[in-house]
Amino acid sequence: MSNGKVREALDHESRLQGEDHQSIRLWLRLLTCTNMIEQRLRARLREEFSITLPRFDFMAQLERSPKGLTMGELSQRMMVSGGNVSGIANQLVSEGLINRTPVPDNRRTFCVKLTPKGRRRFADMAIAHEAWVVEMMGDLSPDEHHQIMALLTRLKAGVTDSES
Amino acid sequence: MSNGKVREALDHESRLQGEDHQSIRLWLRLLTCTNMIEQRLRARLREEFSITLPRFDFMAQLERSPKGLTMGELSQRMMVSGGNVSGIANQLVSEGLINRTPVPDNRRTFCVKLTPKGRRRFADMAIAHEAWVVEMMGDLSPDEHHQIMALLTRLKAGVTDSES
DNA sequence: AGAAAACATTTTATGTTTAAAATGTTCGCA
DNA sequence: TGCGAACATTTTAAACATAAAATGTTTTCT
Repeated sequence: MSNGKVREALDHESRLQGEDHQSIRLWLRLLTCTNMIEQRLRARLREEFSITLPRFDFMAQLERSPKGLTMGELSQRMMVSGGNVSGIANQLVSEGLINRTPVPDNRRTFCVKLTPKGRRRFADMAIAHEAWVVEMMGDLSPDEHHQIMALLTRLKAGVTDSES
Repeated sequence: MSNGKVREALDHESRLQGEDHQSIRLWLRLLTCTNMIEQRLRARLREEFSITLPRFDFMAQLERSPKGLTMGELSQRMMVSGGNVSGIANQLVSEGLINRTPVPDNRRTFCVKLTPKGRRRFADMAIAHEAWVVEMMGDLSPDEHHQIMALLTRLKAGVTDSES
């Protein structure tokens, strides 16, 4: 092992033993907050409505786009893999909450929409869901709300830019 | 359907059609940022080191606690179920990256530690991982770093408090 | 000491998520 | 026209995650 390599190894050691880089701390804090909220929502949706979070998110996307979405659009917006939305869609179809209709001029895609039953079901869940989120964010003042939103917007833009 | 129920249904409708509550927006923005970063890290760890994010996180926890951790502590810190860490630990043991040693005065628990090989492997990954995170956070000034960290601390505390 | 409660972990069954391969469709272009 | 590339989706296999039951250990209480 060369002297250079030894020095490099020691640098790594000191970095790891010293306090973590500020960015790592911020990332871990971000991850912790998100996981805490996500797990809380997941548990409550299961307890009160016997639905999973991914299925709820799927329906939420459709509610926001009444004209319907393709599987690819859903995959992008939910930021999950294509195979994933395919599986979720199958379940929701079998429960009668959504339908997949072929698009006349492009037989590769489907247009996915909420059924009337799905819209009713989602409306009930959305009320409760919003209340849970508001409760968890309740300690933040409107001003803090605004600040953190602005900072996350900057963060999101930076992450997008750093795309290789 | 009573008049009360009709009015209630209309209120829900208007809420859903109007703009989402500020808290929901904040939650979705938080989720988006976290997912973007998480997926980027997951892909790079797989490309460059052929490791999954859960396994990396597992090793990271051990690196931070050189004296070792029990399975229960790992479960808590990673915020996943016990059965889960059990499975991940089995894989890391079979790769020779960690070991599970019995504790003399409590035969219910194991002390899990990184092996020398595991420490070397993790050190390499940690350098790259930190660089990726720093790059993604690069647009935020030190001042913004500090602000968002403080706000997330407040958020985390609020979520913890709202526990039923 | 002995029974019962609490604890730490693993096992089992089920379900979710991902990456990659497979299938079928559309578009561009010689 | 017909070939090949790009596209949208589904299928498949492996990893991951959870809850609940099972196993073995420690503590507590009488």
